[in-house]
Amino acid sequence: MAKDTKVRILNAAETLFAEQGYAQTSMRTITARADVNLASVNYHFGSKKNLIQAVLKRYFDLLMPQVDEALLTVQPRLGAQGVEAVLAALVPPMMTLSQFRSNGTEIFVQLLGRGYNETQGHLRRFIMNGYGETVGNLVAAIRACLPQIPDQQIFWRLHFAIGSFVFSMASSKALKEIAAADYHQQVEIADVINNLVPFVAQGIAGSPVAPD
Amino acid sequence: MAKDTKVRILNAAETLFAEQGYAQTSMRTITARADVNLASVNYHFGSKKNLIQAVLKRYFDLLMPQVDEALLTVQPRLGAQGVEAVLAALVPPMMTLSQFRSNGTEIFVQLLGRGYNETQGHLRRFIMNGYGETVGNLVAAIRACLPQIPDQQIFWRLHFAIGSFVFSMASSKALKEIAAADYHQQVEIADVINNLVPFVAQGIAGSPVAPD
DNA sequence: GTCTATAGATCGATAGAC
DNA sequence: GTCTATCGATCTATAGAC
Repeated sequence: MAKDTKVRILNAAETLFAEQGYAQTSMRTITARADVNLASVNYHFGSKKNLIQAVLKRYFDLLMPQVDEALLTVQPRLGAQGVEAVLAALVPPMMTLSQFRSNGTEIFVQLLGRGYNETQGHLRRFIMNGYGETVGNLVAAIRACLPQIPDQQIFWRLHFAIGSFVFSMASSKALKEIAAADYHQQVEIADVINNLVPFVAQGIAGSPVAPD
Repeated sequence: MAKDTKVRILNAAETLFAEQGYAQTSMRTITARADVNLASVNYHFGSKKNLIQAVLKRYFDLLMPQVDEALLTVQPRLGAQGVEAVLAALVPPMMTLSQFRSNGTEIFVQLLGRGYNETQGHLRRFIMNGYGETVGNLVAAIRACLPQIPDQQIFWRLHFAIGSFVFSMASSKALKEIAAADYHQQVEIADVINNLVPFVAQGIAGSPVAPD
């Protein structure tokens, strides 16, 4: 074995899952890319479902402790500036994923987007079960910036924000191609995030919506 | 035949596609739900791919002319208010889809979200080929509100906005359940959209981002 | 741990009778 | 137009030799 078979499978799987989606990626494609035997996935991971979770876990275990730490350093401020500060604090932890793996940041967010759309709630439970405390810390930090916004509306806005994030990454390949063709702009993941953070911060911090 | 077989298939297919995604929905599931014979899909539509397009076309042909008309009635205004006015003008056309079909608005947006994530650019081409003019009108209306924002940044923000929209609809079932459990709130599609429009308008109209 | 071979299921599509 | 029957391809998962 050149390198650990388990790691070779994880590396091949995460790339393919991010590019094509979970259901569209077969074990045959994964094992061919990883240059390992077809049966080894089931030997090492038990099933395709477990492999998907193992791929995600590798990233979350790296990211979430950094997020916890980063949230502690944020200077509390009210309003859109405060929200933007919280979101900006998430960027460096996200970026470290590309040190762990080439294009790691992009791959991770694409996996997130795929997971939300394909796995019918499994991903959500996986996150809340394993990393619910970190998620809670993040939500609390944002809520603290917006004492005048009702919890319900913060709830909605956070999900809209996740949508912006996840969608733009899931279709980042197409977006990059369009940006290159129409604006002759070489797009990096950092550019996307730099545009995304203020967009989302503005949306989250907007005036409360009148109740129905 | 009770009702036209073709319509029975379209009705069954759109619901299942929206709930489970295109790839995850088999022709057997569709024909069982529609209570028609398995072979009838290929007889009437030729292939599964054509069926997907036919499902989308039914909605777009209903929606897009209304969008064109609605855009003509918008009072041009600068800034976030102008953007919000443009977006608000899209809401009534979207809502008419629920007259055409029960839960039509929700189904349509879910189909959009699924399409963007699953069909690797096919949906985008389908839209731009068939309805590119309407899309162009919409983009122009928003651009006119924001003369100080570079085109590149409007491009990004519009895609973030699409992401918010599409994601929140694609996971609207889960979001509704959470909202009901945590906030004892009965959520309708209109509630989601009423929260979404100002969120997106704020994000789109924010100050320009400093160039890299 | 790694491999071959294959079981067992499901899929889209179609031929051909009615 | 509708049906049955089935082809051929593809998938995950596993049994069993090495």
